[in-house]
Amino acid sequence: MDRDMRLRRLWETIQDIPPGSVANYGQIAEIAGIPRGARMTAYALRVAPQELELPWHRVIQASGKSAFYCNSRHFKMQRDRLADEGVPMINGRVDMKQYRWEPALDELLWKPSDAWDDQ
DNA sequence: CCATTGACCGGCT
DNA sequence: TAGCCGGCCAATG
Repeated sequence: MDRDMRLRRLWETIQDIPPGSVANYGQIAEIAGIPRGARMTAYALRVAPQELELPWHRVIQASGKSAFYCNSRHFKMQRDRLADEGVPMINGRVDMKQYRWEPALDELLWKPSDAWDDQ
């Protein structure tokens, strides 16, 4: 499993996050078949081609906070887009108990089978 | 090679 | 709750 494969899996997983939900970096990596790959998810987002139009605003830290500084343009865009989808940020954080993405079993099963190799 | 960096995480004060 | 800290791991210098 090379770098391009990992990036494709991560991008694909991010595309799967439905509106109205959020996912954290480690969760995305795990679903993509990359345990302990939270920082890889961050890298994948940073280098993602613009034309993929990933729903990057649905990716936040496990704590429920945005990864961006609260005065940055990115942060405000993320907060606004989440609000549009019905996901409120109270005091700069999303309630993960309520809004964390819980992929259904069938959503996981159509992933490439070797996503489960290292288990 | 070795060091630093980063859209991270979990445990522990 | 808020930091601090060590661990993590590919990329970058």
